[in-house]
Amino acid sequence: MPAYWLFKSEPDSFGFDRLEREGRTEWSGVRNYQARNFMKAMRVGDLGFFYHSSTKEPGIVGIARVTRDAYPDFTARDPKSEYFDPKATDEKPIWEMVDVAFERYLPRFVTLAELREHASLVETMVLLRKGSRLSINPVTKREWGIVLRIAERPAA
DNA sequence: GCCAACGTTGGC
DNA sequence: GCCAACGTTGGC
Repeated sequence: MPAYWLFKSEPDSFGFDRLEREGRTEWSGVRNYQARNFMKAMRVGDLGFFYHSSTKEPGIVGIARVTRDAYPDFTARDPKSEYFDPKATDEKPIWEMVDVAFERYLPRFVTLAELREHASLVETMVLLRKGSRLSINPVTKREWGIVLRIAERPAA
């Protein structure tokens, strides 16, 4: 039984089109404990919405699939990386990452504003919580289905 | 560019 | 352990 997630990414640094081109990527650079813990809970086969943030029209563009369980994020041990963390060691890597693969585009882009129009999502979806800044969010099966149904309808 | 919300740091 | 200061995220 796969679990559902949401991955935030800035399209200017790593957009969904790039994941499609490259097929798969390492989700490194997460430096938030809550987000890290969500990645530790991920299992191969889990699915996640791919969300574009910090852009003109934020929203969900597609679906990615987890292809590798969490393992130490080596960028934390690389002094040349912008994600270098001097506190990370081989024994205690602190930060972890998963691998994700391109799964498919949604039938159409679903904007953040449109998600907010659905009371049933606003009530529960972590992404829509006031002040939510988590780069990795859990998504319930119910929320997953609602978003898919929205994406299958023509834009309002 | 503004700013609210949040997480982290560090002095005490 | 408290909490003010600071840095970051991310929508608008």
